[in-house]
Amino acid sequence: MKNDFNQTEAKWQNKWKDCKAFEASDDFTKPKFYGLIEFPYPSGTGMHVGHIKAYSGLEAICRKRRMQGYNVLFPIGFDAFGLPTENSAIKLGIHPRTLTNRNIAKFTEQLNRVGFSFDWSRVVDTTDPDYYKWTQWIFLKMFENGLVFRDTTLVNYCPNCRVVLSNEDSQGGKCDICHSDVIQKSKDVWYLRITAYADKLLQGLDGVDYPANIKQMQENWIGRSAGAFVSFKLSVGEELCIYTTRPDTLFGVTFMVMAPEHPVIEKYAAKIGNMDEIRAYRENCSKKTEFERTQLVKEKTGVKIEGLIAVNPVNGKEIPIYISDYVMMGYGTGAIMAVPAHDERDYEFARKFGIDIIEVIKGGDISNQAYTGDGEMVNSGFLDGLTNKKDSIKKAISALEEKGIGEEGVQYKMKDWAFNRQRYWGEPIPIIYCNKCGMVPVPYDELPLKLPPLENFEPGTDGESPLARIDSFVNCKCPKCGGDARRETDIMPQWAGSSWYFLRYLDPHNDKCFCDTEKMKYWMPVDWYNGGMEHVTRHMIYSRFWHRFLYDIGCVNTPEPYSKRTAQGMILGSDGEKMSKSRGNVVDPLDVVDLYGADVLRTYVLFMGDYGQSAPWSDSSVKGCKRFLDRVADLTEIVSGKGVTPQLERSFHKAVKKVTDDIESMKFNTAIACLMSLTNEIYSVGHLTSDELKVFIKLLSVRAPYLRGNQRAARR
RNA sequence: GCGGGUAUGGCGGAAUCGGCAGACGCGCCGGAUUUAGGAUCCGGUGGGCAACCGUGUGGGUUCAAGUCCCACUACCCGCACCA
Repeated sequence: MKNDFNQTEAKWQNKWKDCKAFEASDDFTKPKFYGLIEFPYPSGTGMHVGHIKAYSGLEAICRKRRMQGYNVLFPIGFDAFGLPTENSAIKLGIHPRTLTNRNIAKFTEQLNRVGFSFDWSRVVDTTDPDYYKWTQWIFLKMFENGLVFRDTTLVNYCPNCRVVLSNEDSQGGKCDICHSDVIQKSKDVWYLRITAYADKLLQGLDGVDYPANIKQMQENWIGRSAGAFVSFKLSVGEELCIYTTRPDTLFGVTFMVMAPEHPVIEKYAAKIGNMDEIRAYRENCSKKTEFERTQLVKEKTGVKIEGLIAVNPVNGKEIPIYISDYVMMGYGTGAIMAVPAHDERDYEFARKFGIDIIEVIKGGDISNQAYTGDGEMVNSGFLDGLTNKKDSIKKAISALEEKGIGEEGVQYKMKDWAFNRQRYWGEPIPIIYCNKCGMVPVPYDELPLKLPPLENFEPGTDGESPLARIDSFVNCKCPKCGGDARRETDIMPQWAGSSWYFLRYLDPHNDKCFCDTEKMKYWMPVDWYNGGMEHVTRHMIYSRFWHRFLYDIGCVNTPEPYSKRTAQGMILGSDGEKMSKSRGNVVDPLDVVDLYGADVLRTYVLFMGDYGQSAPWSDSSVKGCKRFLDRVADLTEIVSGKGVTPQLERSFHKAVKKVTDDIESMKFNTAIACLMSLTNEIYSVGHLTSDELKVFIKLLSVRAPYLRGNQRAARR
């Protein structure tokens, strides 16, 4: 009986399929449970053990909810657009469509073999025109609502992949896809105005059940700071606006700093005495990689702008202006007021360039270092004597607003979402350029704007999408005036399709709208979303943004998409290192299925340690789980009419409670340990009734579903 | 630098409220079975001959601390010249 698991598995897979065991019904009278896992990217290498762990956790919860009588939706789909597929299609010399279909087929087969109880009647594929029609539709809705704009700015650019990357896609200065160094390049870019939703995304965190660290990471990523904008008059007549979180230290300002790329500099080039030096410095900065700028360069550098002087608006003092790369063009206004006495960076800069340091907050020793703590205000006119930071900031802001030289303001670290990619395998951006009418959206009834067939889809060397080479795609008529026009040829980024997929699952075949309202009213929000930590500041932020936008325009009924989020820990290689091909420590989950069966694989990934922590793979521990499941299968041999001892009965009751509770808190490891102990105890007693065996199998079945089927078969 | 986390046998990890530290599994040791190996089953397994000592380090609170408080160390993750 022990080695026929492959047959048993196939048999139950067919049985589950035939009786549609896992299809959710749209019976709105039942209590619902919407369990969501991050749909996979169907790569050519197939499933990773990490997928198994991620899905097995929520799978156990969904199976439990079904037993509890819920109408459970546990869907699956494929997030299939993107560079990895496109790059490997180029390498293999086949079309990304062909490759995607092949990969999806492979994943589907693998997922079925592992026995996940997904509702296969609702599969979505982000590359299906019937799906991306609605991705484009949402984009156009955003366009309509002023959340899409074009701008020429410095952007993250990957020279290797030849694409513009968003901030989220270039964390740590590395390309998220190929990990090469990202450079800064001035480009014309499509943006989604996600910063307009920064406050809503922050506030939304109050009402959802996410672990504290995930909330914190999102808060840090959004990076809200409160302060003030203040205008400084320049000697050339113009006003220079800066952002500061400490307007109360205005009397301590002894110089100003602008980012090297600040437009004011070129504007007054004629009046600046040392433009050559300034341009040379700027040139130098743009060559530095992110790594050099943030890690290596401890020492401050900069150039004084000769012939440009600012006036401190509160005391009329004339102060010099410098450019330095410690001020970023992309944050605040690209210029700062420097208060060396109370800011470490300004202090360092002032020391190096011999600039005055004026104390305005008592409590430190500014001859030694900047003092950033609290204290009594001094040398500060109307602020003198205040001792509380909050009070002094408040008073400073009201004074600035009264005099009309500044106002309260808020800044975010989060930047707008750079949304176009110069490649092929993605959703075409549905915009048309007309000489007369400007940017015109593709009419809704012409969606989906299909990706045209293409022989050679290699990226262009000129920073243009391969789509730009297809005249029949590019040339079109303006929907407004009917004149000759050109299509946008860039595509959307990888994250577009996944920003709303959980809605499409509710109504995957609807061709009238992206999802029926009544269905959303019943199913949303997602009750439990499990996934990886790597998506916390990418997919999670993006999809919350899209969903909140859809809420604001009345298209969905909940402001937040996910009411509860959990994250599984990584599975490391048996050497304790991250699994990677180059280290040769990758475990193929299907090898485990072949060798021991799917139940063993699923039991092991949940037993190997704390679900939320990373843990190394161990082949011999897998065998331990195999032994355990074999021993459970053999329990049938000791079933008799004789009841168990009172003590064992108590253990059964305890196990029911423990397993029930532990699944809820994702402590699968202790739930399984408890069942192992119970197994040992049953064997030492030596017999049990078939009713008791049923209880045992039920407790186990959320993790090892085939076994349950096997036991049922054994009884027939 | 800022934010978050972790630290318990040879290994992964238990310990729900401050109450017998090390559940469960792996590994290892011994035994049974076997021509042998593998597989399986049974028993043992924190350290120390012992008194005793043991949850990263140093203090503290308590009848009682892995758990609470203070100070530190190491490692991991995220952000990072964010004004």
